[in-house]
Amino acid sequence: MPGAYESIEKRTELVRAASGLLHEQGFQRTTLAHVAARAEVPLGNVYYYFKTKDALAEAVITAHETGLRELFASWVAAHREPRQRLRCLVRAPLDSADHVVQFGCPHGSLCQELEKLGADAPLAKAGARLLAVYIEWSEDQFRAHGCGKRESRALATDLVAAVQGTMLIAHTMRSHELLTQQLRRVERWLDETLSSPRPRSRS
Amino acid sequence: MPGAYESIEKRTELVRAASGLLHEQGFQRTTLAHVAARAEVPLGNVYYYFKTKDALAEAVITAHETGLRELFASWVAAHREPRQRLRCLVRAPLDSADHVVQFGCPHGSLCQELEKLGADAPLAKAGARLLAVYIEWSEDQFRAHGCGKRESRALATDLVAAVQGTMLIAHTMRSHELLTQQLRRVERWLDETLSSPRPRSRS
DNA sequence: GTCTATAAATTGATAGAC
DNA sequence: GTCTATCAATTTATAGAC
Repeated sequence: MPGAYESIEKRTELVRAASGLLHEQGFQRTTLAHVAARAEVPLGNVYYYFKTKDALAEAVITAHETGLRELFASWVAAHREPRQRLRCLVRAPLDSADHVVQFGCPHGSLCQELEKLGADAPLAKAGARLLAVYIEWSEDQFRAHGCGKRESRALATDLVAAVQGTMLIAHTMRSHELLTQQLRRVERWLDETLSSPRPRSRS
Repeated sequence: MPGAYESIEKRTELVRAASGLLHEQGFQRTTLAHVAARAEVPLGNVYYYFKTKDALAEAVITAHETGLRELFASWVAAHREPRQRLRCLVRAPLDSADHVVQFGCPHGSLCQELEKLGADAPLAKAGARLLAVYIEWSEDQFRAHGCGKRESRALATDLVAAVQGTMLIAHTMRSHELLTQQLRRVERWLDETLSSPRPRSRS
């Protein structure tokens, strides 16, 4: 019975290998030969599971998307207060601080690179979904906290922009300290924002 | 006398062409053939001016660096108040809003891509200098405003992270409106931050 | 200094045996 | 389903005529 199961395991292993390499080296620099080697699968076999390199990258993004949604759902399950949930988002990069400092945000950097393929490229659209997941979930939490619809959207964008920008800078400077300290500042901003009595956009 | 001048003009033209293509397509996807075509220079001639593709990219980054410093200097010359100067930084993306929405930040996206070459790659280090120029200049302005040394560094990082994150999201979403509105919010944050009576880090 | 032709290496993708 | 061998295209870089 190994046969039937090995195929889905190999597929999964290919996606895992590709996911890591896309984070470490980016899409363009990652070759299918390298992915195959890391997954311990012969090069030619890759094409049995994925018709093209793009298809493999899309599978990686889909896996990221699923993983993100599960992670977000776990925060919702763990905390009743939206403020606590959003804090999880801000602190999340610290859980993989080493990777973030060394390679940047696995979603943000991938998204930025894939956008260079052109606005109408399927992969670019797939990458954009990753950022959308971040923003939409954050928006939901601000709504749940009691913020207005437009304000929630704007706050969510503020938050994701701050976290993404922080990861970009901390990665570029290769600084754990910068990542930690700046994320703490984002968290403070978040606390102050959610504490102020129902911000009415027109202050 | 054309001879002597044409050579430096061609060099400049190659850098200009490469600069545009690096912004539009990224480093990896930009071929020297494409650069040569846009600069209206035969492919083989590129190597007379630049030993390698990397050398051309470094010239582009150096040009960006020079341009940034000149731009920042012009803001210093135009405004006596650091607050006004920093406002220029926040509003700058609006001057080329179309390009930013379509291709992202020419410095941030390049920096992010080049980091994938590895921490010790010369091009990665060159790209990192671009972000450093932003942060250091901003830091100087916060200092001039009267903020403490550590606080200025942190505020500068906050600011650049917010602007970079905003450009990433606005580009990904291809939204002029998002770019405009979120930058306005960053500006409001900047105003509030600089208005509060000398933030003492320990609030 | 300028340009054409081409070498050399890489890499996405396929053919076809097993 | 699995794997080897290889094609075909791309692209950096060079050789060498002018």
